[in-house]
Formats: sequence, C-alpha cells, structure tokens
Amino acid sequence: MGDRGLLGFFEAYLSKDSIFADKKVLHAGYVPPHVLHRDAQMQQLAGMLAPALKHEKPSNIFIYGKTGTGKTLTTTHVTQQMEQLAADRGIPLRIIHVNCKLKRVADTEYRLVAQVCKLLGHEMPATGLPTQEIYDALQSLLDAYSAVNIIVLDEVDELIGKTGDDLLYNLTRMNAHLKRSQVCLVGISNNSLFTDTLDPRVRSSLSEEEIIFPPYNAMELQEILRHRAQAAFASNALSEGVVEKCAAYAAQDHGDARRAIELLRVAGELAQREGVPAVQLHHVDRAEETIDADRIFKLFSTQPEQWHLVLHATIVLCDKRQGVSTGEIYEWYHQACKQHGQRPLTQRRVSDILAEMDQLGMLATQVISKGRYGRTRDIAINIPPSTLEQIKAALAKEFSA
DNA sequence: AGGTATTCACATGAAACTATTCTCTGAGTTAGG
DNA sequence: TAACTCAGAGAATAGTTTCATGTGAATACCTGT
Repeated sequence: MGDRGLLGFFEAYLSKDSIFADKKVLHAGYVPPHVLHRDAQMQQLAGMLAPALKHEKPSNIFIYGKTGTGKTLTTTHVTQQMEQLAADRGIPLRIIHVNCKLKRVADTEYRLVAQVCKLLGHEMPATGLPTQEIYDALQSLLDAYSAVNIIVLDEVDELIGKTGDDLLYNLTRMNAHLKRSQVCLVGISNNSLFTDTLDPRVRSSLSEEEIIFPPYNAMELQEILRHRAQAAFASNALSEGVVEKCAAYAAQDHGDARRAIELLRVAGELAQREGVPAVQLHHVDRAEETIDADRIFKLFSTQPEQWHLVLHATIVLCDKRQGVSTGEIYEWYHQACKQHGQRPLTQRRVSDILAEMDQLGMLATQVISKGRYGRTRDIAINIPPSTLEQIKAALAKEFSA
C-alpha cells in the first residue's frame, strides 16, 4: 500500500460507522455503575467492612470463588462507595488494592509491601533494602495518619504459593505495633483450598470472615453481557443470538464472566475489521479460537531460547509419534544444544519446563509408570493446528542452520 | 499359581549456588571560597 | 569544606544446579501345592 493508498484506508476507516459505541466497557478492569447478581455478596461485604466508617477495625476477610465470578469487581465497587462516603463525610479511611499477581510489581513479599507503601504515597526502592526496613517504612506510613486502612490483596494465593505465608503473618500482626491506625486485610483467592496450606495462626486471623462467590449460571451471564453490550456496542451492531452464544461458551467454562466479556469484545473486533455492520454468530466462534491461539503464541514468544529448544524437541518427537517420554525429549534437546553451541540445562530443569508447558495448556502430559521400565511423563502436544504451524515456523526460523 | 522383592526412569522437593540489579556507606578527590 | 565520584558491602530476586527422596507397576524370584 503506497502513501496514497494508506491515507485512503484511514479515511475510509474514519468515515465508516463503528460497531462499538464505547469499547472500554468491555475491557478488564472496567467497573460498571451497577453490579449484577452479586447483591448478597455485596451486602455481606458491606456489612463486614462498615465498622471502618466508625473508625473501628473490621474483621479480616477472606473471599474466594473461581475466576470471573465477580470477586474483584464486587470488592472494588463496595470499597469505592465507602471511599466516596468517607471523603464526603471526612471520615479517615484508606483503601489500598493490590494485585499480587502483577509481575515485578507485587509478586514477592518485598515488592508487595513496597507497592503498598507506594500506594500510600511513598516510593520505595525496587531492591537493595532489607525486608524489615520496608516493613518499618510501611508501619510508619500507616501510623502517620490516624485511620482505618483496608488492604485488599487480590489473587493472594498466587503470591503465598510462591513465597510462603510470612507476608500474611507479618501483616496480620502489624496492628499490634500500630498506635494510631489500624489495618484490615481482605484476601481474594481463586482457590478455595488455599487457606489449608497456611500456618494455623495465619489462617485463623486471615479468615475471621469468609465470603464465597459461586459461578454465574447461563441466564445470569446473559443478563450481565446484555448490560455490557448495550453500553459497548452501537445499536443494531449485534445479531440475534450473539450474546446468548458468548454466555453459553463462558457457562461451559465454569461461568466465567470475564471470559464471556472478552469473547464479546474480540468478536466485535473481528466484525469491525471485516467491515461488516454487525457481529454475527460465526464471529463468536472465531473469537473463541483467536483468543486461545493468541494466548498460546504470546506465551511462546515471551519465553527464553532454552525453553524454545525444549518445545522444539517435543514438537519434533511428537510429530513422529504420540506419547513421548521426558528422557527422549531430554536426549534430543541435549543433542540440539550441542549443535547450537548452547550449554544444556539439567534434566531436573527440563522436567520442570515440561511441567510448566503442561500447566500452560500447551502439552497434555500424564505421569505414568511403565513398571520395570520406570516412571515418566507421557507427553503429547496440545496446541491447536493453526497455532502449532505458527510456532513451528517461528522455531524453524530461530534454529535454522 | 500366588505372593513378595527388586528395579527402572524419572517425578518431586528442598537447599544451595550464581548472576544481576539495586541501595547504602564511607573513603578519596575536586572545586570554590 | 562542601560536593561529587566511586568502589565495596549487603540485600532481593530469578534462574538454575545439586542432592535426596518418592513412586508405581512390570518383572524376577521365591514358596507352597
């Protein structure tokens, strides 16, 4: 496309009516003015947190439910309302919401505490200080101001699984050292069994109160989607049955509303790119494929070279036959490393990489015992064909020579 | 034939190690008054 | 003498290695009939 053609393309693009009226409504993190089908949980949470408005420390709360069941949304909604009220009435209340999964922001004990300090208005160095020092800093920041502080730890299971429960132990004990202010913890987790892994002292103090978020059913999902769609799309931009189909896909996936909304957004983007005036049912099917393929390829492309080599070995061997073992893959990989002048990783590490790939859904593995012939993983590729071709091409380019 | 022990090929867990990135601190150096 | 520079110590972290232990069914071996 020459400059003239490009200009023409952009002009045509601008003159065309957009399918979307307000696309941000479909983005993760958007908080709608009304939260649907979570009245009971909202009431519960509001009731538990309300003492904070009277300068009393609420009980620590533990919230759990599967992904896309509205935990974060509901919590954000409730705490935003409280913040608003507190601001209007001059009540000293601070809400700190941290996502413990954010890479390089709050995914270790040190970083999380540093992030809380930052949200309280004091930037801490990313590394270089002893952990105790940032706890001290946090304590003085909290105590600088006589208030109730509600610290929401979103996806807390991710962090604790990685770094242990020292963080929760220290945070729950912090109140004993604070003179003027108080801290209330709200832990949010996808994993209901998470608290079982905690130290009993931490468990009893973190889950003084519990709220469970059940999955949405198909009808609830439909209503949620319809509300979002109404705000997000231009009128008549959705064909009959699109919302229902998105809801049905997500209902299969344990009632994940986030997924349903993403599906709707991607279907909309596909339709828009095609230049058709409305989203059709087949766009939803394609959106479903695109989301998976994009996710896998993005995962692949952010991994290091050694990881690629292991995947390369797995793909090559699985092409010959299904059900290869860790040992076979390691052997192939070892040879390939020699050929490319790389220092090979140990089998222990490669075994972990294969387990990782399994977790990410790229491989289907099963630990089997072959009796006298040992115990190993039975490994098969679990990548959709079109994505697999894409990955093969990328690998061929990377390791050609 | 039936029961028990052995064996294999890794899986899995924990601890230790290495390299990198960052802050803090104190000694040495420099420039201006 | 204050301001600046720089090296070294100490800390967090990611990625890995090393070492130790666990696993489970096919196979080998043993025992009694």
